[in-house]
Amino acid sequence: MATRGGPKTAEAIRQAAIDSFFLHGYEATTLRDLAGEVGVKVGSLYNHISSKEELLFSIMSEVLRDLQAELDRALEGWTAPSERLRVAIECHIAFHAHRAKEVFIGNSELRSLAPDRRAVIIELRDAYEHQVRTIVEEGQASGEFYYPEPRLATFAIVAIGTHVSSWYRPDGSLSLAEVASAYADLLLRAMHNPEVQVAPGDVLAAVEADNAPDAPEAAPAG
Amino acid sequence: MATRGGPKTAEAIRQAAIDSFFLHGYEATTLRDLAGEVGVKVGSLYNHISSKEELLFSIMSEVLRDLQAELDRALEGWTAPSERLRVAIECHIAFHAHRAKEVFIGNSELRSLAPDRRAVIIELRDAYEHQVRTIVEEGQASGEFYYPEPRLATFAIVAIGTHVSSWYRPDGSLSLAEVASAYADLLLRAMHNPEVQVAPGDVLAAVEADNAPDAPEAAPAG
DNA sequence: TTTGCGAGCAAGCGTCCGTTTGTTTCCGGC
DNA sequence: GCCGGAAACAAACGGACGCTTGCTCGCAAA
Repeated sequence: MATRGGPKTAEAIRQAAIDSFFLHGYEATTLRDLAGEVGVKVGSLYNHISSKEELLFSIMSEVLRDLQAELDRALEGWTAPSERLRVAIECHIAFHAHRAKEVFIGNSELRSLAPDRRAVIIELRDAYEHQVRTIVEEGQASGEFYYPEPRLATFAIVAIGTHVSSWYRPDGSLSLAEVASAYADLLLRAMHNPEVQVAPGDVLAAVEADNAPDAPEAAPAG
Repeated sequence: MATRGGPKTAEAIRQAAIDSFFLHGYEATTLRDLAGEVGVKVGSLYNHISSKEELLFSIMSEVLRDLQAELDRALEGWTAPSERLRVAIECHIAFHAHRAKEVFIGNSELRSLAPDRRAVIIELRDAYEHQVRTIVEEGQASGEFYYPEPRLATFAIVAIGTHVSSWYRPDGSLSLAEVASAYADLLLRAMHNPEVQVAPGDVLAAVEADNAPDAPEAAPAG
């Protein structure tokens, strides 16, 4: 049967799009796939979306707004940089694990957006990263954190969150709380340890000599 | 003019493919694009490649083999876990920055490969990660490293390398050697610091309650 | 001088793409 | 009972897409 889906159809399209963009990528996902998943013919999709790209854009912008809101809420009431950083890291990792598909789409499909829409997403992302970085810098300013590169530390948090979203499974050997806590431990240990390691030698020179010297020109991620 | 390209055509195709797969993605790259970039008509590509997917596969497998070879070479002569881990981290980051385009392709286009070819790539990747993890575990066994989660630490290295390849530019404020060294510092500080941080509260519970409870099912990266 | 072949070309194959159009169907409010 | 609109449908648009075919050209070995 499957006659009128009512107002649920729009949400079903959205969910099917998240699943399929995640699994096969935006370019490889056809509207016919989506329609089939929802149980509708392809033309009917246009009763609920205005274009394929707009559908992608709405998914990407929503997840970033949710991430920002989640961080704001989690940080409420915490004042010490160590505490605030731990809260931010755990929140970041938990969100990325929970919303893995959308997060993955957001990180990999920026290039499929037209420049104006891409700019909107990048702005949202930069605002979030700036907020995390501010926490790190406050810890540095207060003398709590010894690690001297707040920008790199922030990037490390972002990188780990993205990576967790690609491998974490609820039925794995570690719970999400354990993963988030362990990574917060790792990063806070790094921030708090005043010791400086000594580089052993010329590793980099050797690697540099070996690889193609053509400089990276542009990131697909903007 | 542009008559016979000789044996240089094959290499030009490969380079054009790397650039275009990186910039627009495998699915969004057409053989007509590639041919145009090389200065040849589309049919002529098939004098040098057997299929579009085979071209992608050869790019992905080569970069992984090169990464493995680079790590093996860099580790020669180092024995202490701290030194070996630093060497591995710096090598990993430097390689990822130098071969950013291919690395990005390798991380994002696994899903575009047929299952048998994908399995080959995954095997190469797992072997590499296993080798890094072994270094971490040796440091733990010898009592040099205090951080209790070697698997997570290894993932952190991989995550940071991948992320560096997405933002590093030779004309940035930090040189590649500085970035690699700073990240090695960060990770070794974390490994060496015996302090354990105390979690401040129920951050995770709050985040969990908020987000969609649908469990991740499958990664596009296998 | 002849000949074999690598490497180019134009043309077209069948298929699928995102999107549009015109029409039908069903349901809630009158 | 009827009517307006939301939402489904079938069909088709023009234009890619990856890949194949049949052919030509020009260099190099014979």
